[in-house]
Amino acid sequence: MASATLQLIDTLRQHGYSNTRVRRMVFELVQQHDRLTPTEIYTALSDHIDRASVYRTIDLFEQLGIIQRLYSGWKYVLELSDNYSDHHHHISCQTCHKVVTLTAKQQLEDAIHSLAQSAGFSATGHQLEIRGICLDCQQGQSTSYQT
Amino acid sequence: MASATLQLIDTLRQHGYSNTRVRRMVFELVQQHDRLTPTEIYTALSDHIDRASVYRTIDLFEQLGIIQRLYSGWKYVLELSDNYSDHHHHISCQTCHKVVTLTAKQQLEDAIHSLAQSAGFSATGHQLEIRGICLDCQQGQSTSYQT
DNA sequence: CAAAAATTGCGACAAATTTGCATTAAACGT
DNA sequence: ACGTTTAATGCAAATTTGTCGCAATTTTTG
Repeated sequence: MASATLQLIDTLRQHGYSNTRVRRMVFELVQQHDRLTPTEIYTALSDHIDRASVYRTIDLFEQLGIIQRLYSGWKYVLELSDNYSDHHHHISCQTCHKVVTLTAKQQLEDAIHSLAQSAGFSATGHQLEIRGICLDCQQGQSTSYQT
Repeated sequence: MASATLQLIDTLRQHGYSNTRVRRMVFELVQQHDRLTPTEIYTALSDHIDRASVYRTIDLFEQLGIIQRLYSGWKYVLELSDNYSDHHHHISCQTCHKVVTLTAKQQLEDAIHSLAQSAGFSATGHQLEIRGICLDCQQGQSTSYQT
């Protein structure tokens, strides 16, 4: 079994939750296809999992810090939180809706942590979503919208 | 009339949209009470405005860059974009859901712009949402959840 | 102020999310 | 491994949220 799944099972146990087929399936789907909506998760797994279970699982995963919700570009999506995937940020093009994943620079990460500290918080995570215009669209070469 | 409202009217006209009662009411509500959900906006204005108009207005305002959507802490909310309010970020407590508004430091802002540039984007805006644990909760003094 | 254009309200609809409860699966102790 | 206990799931219904077409109203334009 993949190590991330073992980590999931461990987190579930630590908080007193069962290691179930539904939870493993949702987790592995989100792991393979980042930036999914609840409906997309349900559609992908509807042969095996009920709609209500998808929502209950998402809620639990968010509570446990396994996934995080974010409004990225133009829609709400889910992705694995930093504990389960490499920390990153997104920039999306206002014009063509293209989304690019960015690796954060240490300087930026440090600045964020120090900002949190100045408010008395111990930071556990963050999301940064940048909006802008991509090179293609700056040059008027955009042809299609990403869906 | 307040200057922000004049700015709204100007933006609407520049893009060929009418200056209507509905748009002014939604704008002024969002201005006064930041971090509202669409339903909260509708509830506050339901005596005067139809549900469909609320959604249509939100969509238009987002298109025009007047408001932005974000997932802050534990729910999706709307707030005025930077052109209509002071640029800021949020940090929310994982435990008690308290939200604190943070004034960004220039160093951080610069780092974000340079990150965008490295991907070939010209950045037009960004959202930073930090999660953490507030001082009260670190000391085990939290008593209630913010709603 | 009248005509044209855009916006809104309304009602019906569609999609998304939540809930209670019977059934099934997982965890636990032996 | 097996039966018991506890937790999770499926199912069906209800609720909530968001969308659409069109007639009525408001705003803009000349």
